[in-house]
Amino acid sequence: MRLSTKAQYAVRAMVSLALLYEEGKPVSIKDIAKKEDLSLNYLEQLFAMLRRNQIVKSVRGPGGGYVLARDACDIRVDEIIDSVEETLVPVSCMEKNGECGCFEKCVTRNIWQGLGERIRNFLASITLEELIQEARKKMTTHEKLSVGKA
Amino acid sequence: MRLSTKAQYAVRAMVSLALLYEEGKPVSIKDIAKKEDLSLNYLEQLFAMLRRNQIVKSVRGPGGGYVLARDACDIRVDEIIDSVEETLVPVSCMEKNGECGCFEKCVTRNIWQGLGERIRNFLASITLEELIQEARKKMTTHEKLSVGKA
DNA sequence: ATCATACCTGAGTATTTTTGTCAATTATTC
DNA sequence: GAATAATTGACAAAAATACTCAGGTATGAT
Ligand code: FES
Ligand code: FES
Repeated sequence: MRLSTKAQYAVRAMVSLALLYEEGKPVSIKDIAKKEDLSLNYLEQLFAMLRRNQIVKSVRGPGGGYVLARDACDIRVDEIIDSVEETLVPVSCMEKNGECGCFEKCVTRNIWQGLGERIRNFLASITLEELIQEARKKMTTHEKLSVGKA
Repeated sequence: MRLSTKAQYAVRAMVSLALLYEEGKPVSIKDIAKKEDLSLNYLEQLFAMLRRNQIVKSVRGPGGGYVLARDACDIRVDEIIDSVEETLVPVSCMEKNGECGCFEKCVTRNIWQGLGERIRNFLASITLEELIQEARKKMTTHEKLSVGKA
């Protein structure tokens, strides 16, 4: 029941993107890679997927980069995770063409179904906007502390 | 976010064990393997772990097998999954000696923490007893249907 | 135009985790 | 003591994950 690092990266990267963004200026993937210390090439893949799923928009050429495709308050965490192809259902039989080994009347499927729904609902209840707010809050507290020290 | 088949097997096997059990007679792992169509050797490993975690008790020798270590209503699903070493926390930093790649103030950890708690709480809210009840219910309906056909 | 920038693509590899097998042993009953 | 069934630890196959690489293409600035 571990979230793939891919999904973790995607969420972190989205927060970074939102934080680095300044009106009108796309954020280059290189900056995000630097900030989050992730492989540039790998991040490119993730953003390609995020783009295909209309989470971000790309701007090519010099000065280009990525921009949120929608308002941050309209981007849910579960959407981000879906985009990078991380499944949120705990067993394969709950997906198209998927099957578990259990034949006959499966006794456990109900549990996994319930579990999957909780996971989905929880992650769908959180928006990128909320993450950004939290990040900003942490940053300012941190800055205050630094100032206090100096 | 998929549950390992190991964990799925463990839960299914526990239900099987409880269903096959008749007063005083331990259930051999071979019977469970047959019923669930799982590898005998692999199941052995799982039951070794379940035994170490006091979920089942073993009886050696001919006529031996496994027995629930406690009342079915006192065995929670999350305990079964814990026993076979499937983690229920979504990111590694939430475990002893575990670390994610994220340094500084991590913005996303709160989400994963919340997610982990939901997963844990949900699986802890279900007991083996409930699964057995459900299984029996399904069996009787199924038998009724068979009788109806004949 | 051409050059630097930065996105875009798909194939390929390396690593880790998961899943499962095997052989040999120990305890118990008949 | 022979058959049964759990017990152990090492090993191997397979799958999923994580990452790299080598090219491309669009765009803006000089
Ligand atoms: S059929 Fe998928 S869990 Fe049983
Ligand atoms: S430190 Fe574990 S998620 Fe950020």
